[in-house]
Amino acid sequence: MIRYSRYLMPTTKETPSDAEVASHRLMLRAGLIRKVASGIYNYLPAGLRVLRKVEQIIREEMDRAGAQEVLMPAVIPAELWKESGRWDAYGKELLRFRDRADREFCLGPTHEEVITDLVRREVRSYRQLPLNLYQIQDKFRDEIRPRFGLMRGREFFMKDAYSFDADEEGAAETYRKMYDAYCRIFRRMGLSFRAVEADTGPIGGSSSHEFMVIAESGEDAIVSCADCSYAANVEKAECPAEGGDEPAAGVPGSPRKVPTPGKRTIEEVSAFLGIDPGMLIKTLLFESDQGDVAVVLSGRYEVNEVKVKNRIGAEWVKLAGEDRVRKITGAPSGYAGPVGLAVRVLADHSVRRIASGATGANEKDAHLVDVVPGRDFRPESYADLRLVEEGDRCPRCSGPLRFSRGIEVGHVFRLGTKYSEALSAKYLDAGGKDRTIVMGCYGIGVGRTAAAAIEQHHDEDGIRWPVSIAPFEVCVLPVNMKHASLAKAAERVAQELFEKGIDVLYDDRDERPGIKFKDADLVGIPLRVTFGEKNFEAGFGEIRDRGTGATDRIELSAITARVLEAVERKRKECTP
RNA sequence: CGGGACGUAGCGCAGCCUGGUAGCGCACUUGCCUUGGGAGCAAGGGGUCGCCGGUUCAAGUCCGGCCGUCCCGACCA
Repeated sequence: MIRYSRYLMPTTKETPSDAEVASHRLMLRAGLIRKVASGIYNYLPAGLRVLRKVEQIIREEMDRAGAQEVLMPAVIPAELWKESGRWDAYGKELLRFRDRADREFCLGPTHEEVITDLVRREVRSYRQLPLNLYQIQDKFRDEIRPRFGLMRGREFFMKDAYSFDADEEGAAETYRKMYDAYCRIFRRMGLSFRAVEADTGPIGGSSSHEFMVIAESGEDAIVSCADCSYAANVEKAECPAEGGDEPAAGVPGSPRKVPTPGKRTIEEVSAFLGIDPGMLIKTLLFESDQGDVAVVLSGRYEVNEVKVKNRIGAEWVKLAGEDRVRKITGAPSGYAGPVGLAVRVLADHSVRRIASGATGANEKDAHLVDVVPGRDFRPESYADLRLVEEGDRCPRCSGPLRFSRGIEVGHVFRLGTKYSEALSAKYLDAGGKDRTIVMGCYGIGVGRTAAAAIEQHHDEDGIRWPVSIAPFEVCVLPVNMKHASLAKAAERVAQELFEKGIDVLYDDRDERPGIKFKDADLVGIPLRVTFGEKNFEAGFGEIRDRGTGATDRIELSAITARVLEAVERKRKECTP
């Protein structure tokens, strides 16, 4: 049984100045974590208890889904990453270093290479498949911008699972199992979440879903359909290919150049020319590892860089800087247009609706009007390249789309053969033929999930943990330690609860009641058993619910039993 | 990396503009008092003012460089 007087859980009344969001602030104030460096934290005893509970739930559900736990190293030799091609592709986020013999290593930000290497050495036959391995392990990613405490750390705990199947059908089945396991995991933690279609990013693969905990402070924007089950990250959300036919090439006439001195933005140009922004053909220039490209879309939409990147099959794209724009168009930015441009031109579907529009003239202080797509310029393709926006319809059922924000706590990927191909992980099928293993991978951010739970469950007094991941289920709180018989009775109840398997914190500190109450609320312990003097003399104690504030006055002889019932009830609420 | 801000006791801050004795609240230690929502009184301890350099008789304060931290953008569990 843990006694608060000897326990390192240093709560603070004041908010540390560098904490902005609720979860970060409350984790610091409740004495769960302390910062060591940007994005790098100490986990104090109570904080670690939370992480362990999150891990345990994950473990149970992974095991239930047939996965097996392993543990891989944090330090990984460069050769494996060179073999997969990611030593060069992953970028600066990969922390690299050399050992005493000058051999190159990295700290693993993810473990596709290591696991695939393991499996290719051990798996020979289709009889050994499917195989699903997971670990809960320390990851390091040298993030550009660590943020919000555990929400985006550089060193963090992640559960990462990797599945190996004989074929696509098997992989799809495994993917479904993992998806279901994730739903159970987040339900058990009392989280309100949504699985959304997502971009696969540097992990790669054919498709993926992100598990988003719905929260205002979330870093991601997501859309979901009010009428069907469609939901997606905005960077992935599809925009239907509206607006008819390939524009006709046979329209007579030609564009007219008009002076537009100092007018560069869509708003300025459309106001100046007196035309609807939707009739402007916005032209954006991108640099990428695949060369420069121009993207044209209706002036009323925003470009989606992820779609551009995927469309041209690039590792990276970025909006061209001023110098680059001048080099490509011969004009300062704000006057770019597709007519006569020497780079690849990709068009968004929205351009199809523009029978005749306006665009930059690739010349300072000038634009072109009466520009007809298909006649005056010919994009190499029409595709979905824009960002979804308010008012767009669901790409599946045309229902209304809703926007919300989310915290990405999990991400599941169908990898296909990306890594098994690169590292040649093969097996022999029943016919004795060599075949490539089909993979999937599945991540959960452990600390991030705990932080997300706080974002969803807190109030002005502190955290309101779901019982399944609370550092303690019950706090036994004698109001006055100098009252010997009261303290003794409280301790006995705490001890009984402990022996019944309850995670109990016995607040034996010689502090005034106000301090103890505030701390119990701040740390967010779901149930509090209070021993006050007047009640005690009359033969009573109290059980208070942190979530609802409901307080029950209970006879001392019945307290332990009643607390056990209350904990049992709360645990049940966390069972899917 | 670009833009913005900050760095003074464990935490939260003032002092800097206008250079001259380093301060407040909380926390901490001791004693008294108090015990149902961060009490009160009294006495204490604790700071190379992020680091380096410059200006000056004198730098927390002015100037330069560096480091660190946070916030906004591109990345991701």
